[in-house]
Parts: sequence; C-alpha cells; structure tokens
Amino acid sequence: MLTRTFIHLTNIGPQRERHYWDEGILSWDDLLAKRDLFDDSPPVPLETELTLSRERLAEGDARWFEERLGAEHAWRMAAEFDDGRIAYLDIETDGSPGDHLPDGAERPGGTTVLSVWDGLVARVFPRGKDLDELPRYLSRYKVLCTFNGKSFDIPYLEQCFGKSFFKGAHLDLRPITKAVGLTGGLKKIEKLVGIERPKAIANYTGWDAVKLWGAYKRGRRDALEPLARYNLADSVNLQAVLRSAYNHAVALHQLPFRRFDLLQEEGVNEAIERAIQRLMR
DNA sequence: CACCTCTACGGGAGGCAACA
DNA sequence: TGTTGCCTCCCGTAGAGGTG
Repeated sequence: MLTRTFIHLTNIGPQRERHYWDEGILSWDDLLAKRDLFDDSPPVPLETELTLSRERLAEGDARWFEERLGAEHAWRMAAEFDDGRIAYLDIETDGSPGDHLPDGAERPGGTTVLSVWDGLVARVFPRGKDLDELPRYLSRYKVLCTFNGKSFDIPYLEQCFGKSFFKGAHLDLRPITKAVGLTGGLKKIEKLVGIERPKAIANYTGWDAVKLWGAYKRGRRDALEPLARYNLADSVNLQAVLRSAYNHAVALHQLPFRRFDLLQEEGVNEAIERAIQRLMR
C-alpha cells in the first residue's frame, strides 16, 4: 500500500518512516494531520509533496514512485499495481548475446520468443510474427516485471526497440527476492515458494529454449509450442514469485502493509491455452 | 561461455536536535 | 555557543550471481 509509504518523501528515510508508523501514523492523511508532532522543516513542504503523491498515484505513474523509492524499495509498488497493470515479461533468445538485432534482421541474434502475462491475459510474441507489436502492446501497462531483466531482458529489448520502448516502471525480481533470502535462479525460487510447472516442460532450461528455436528454424514446426509453453511458464510464474517475495518482505521487516492472498489464481491454464491457440493458428 | 547490474561497504558532507 | 550523535544522501569500488 503506497499510501502507507513515506520514504519517497524528501528527508524521510527508513528510520523516520518506522518512527512514524510506531506513532500510529499509517497514511499520508495521518502524516499531514500529525506533522506538528515533528517540528522539523523539510526542504519541500509536506503538503506539496503529498499532493503530488496523490496525483501521481491517481494517474498510475509508477515510474515516478520507482524513482523516488529507489531500487531497494520499489517492490512496494507491487500491491498497488498488481491489478492488471503489471506486465510480467520473459524473453528467450537464440543464445548469441553479442548480437541483439531487431525483428526481421538478416543476421542471426536476438529475441526468438517473448511472452507477457498480466494476471488475466497471456500472449506470446514470436520473432518474425508479431514481435514488432510489443512496444504498442506494452503501452497499456504501468509496470514491467522481469527476473534479472535489468541485466538481461531489458538490454535486449532496448537493442531491438530503442531505449524508450516502455515508459513505465521496471521491477527486477532478482534483487527483490534476494533481499528476502530467496536466492538462486527463477526455477529454484519457484520451488522454494511452492510453485509447480506443467509436467511437459518441468525440466526445461533456458538452454533448451535455445535448442528448440534452432530446431524450429530447421523446419521442426512442432518445436514452437513447447518453446512457447516454457516461455509462458516463466512469465506466469513471475507474478506468483513477486507476490510471494512481497509477503516475505512485509513479514521480514514487519511493515504495516496488507499481504497478498496467494490462493491459486483461477483461469491461468485457460489463459495459457488461449495464448497457445492464438500463436499456432 | 560473456555480459552486466546489484549489493555491500565505507567515508564524508550537511542538516538537525539535545545537551552542557 | 560549541560539541556530539543521529540521520539522509551521495559517491566509488569490489565481487557475487543470474541470464540463454
């Protein structure tokens, strides 16, 4: 809940925020009403910053909160925006890291398959088909969520589509999970938090995705579906991992935030099947 | 494998409050 | 009035740990 967050305000860090919570100040309104308790004069008036905060929240300006919260605390946005406004994204590449090229390029390299999940709708973007539509498709979302995307997925996409292919915020799950003691790659963390993969692709790795794409390019048309299913499993599971990590962080630091309900989302499998059908037709 | 960002860590500046 | 300590914020550096 961002309205319980104060560290995005000037001159307020984790310690002052904790102090406010201990004093029973649990909302921006509380802070304004009880500011007399703390007779310091911040460089920017509280009214100004809280009015701005309300405006940005109403507009869904996740990028603004991301910049003000900093990488360490940006995960707090999850509860606010995980109502269909977060795009969980994962890419597969052909395994040539030095040669990130846009869709349709003649030389080899770059993204082969990419998938996006938002909690309701899943979609696969294969190279040579609708990968070009990605920036436009992503423009409906406020936050992009990846695993290790700051180092991997995002640089690839920037090579393909330019630096500003997405204008919202970006949550990289890797530092977020690490901060709550969940270490390892995505598959290991899934196991740690009790997420299961469909049996057919349960043991696939990123390297298998490279090989499947190679087979597909050599004419094995039946290689595309398992590749897409593997890629979709990655994106879909990002949501569960983010929610789990959020709950871990709330418990670990005893933050006054409501936790996510981790009950199995209805309709995930149906959404995956719809995405596969769209891909294969 | 090559690549790349994050974290941790420490030091220092600067604002402020409490105190003698 | 000066000292001390607390806190935020910024900068630089080293090394760990993921990705397909």
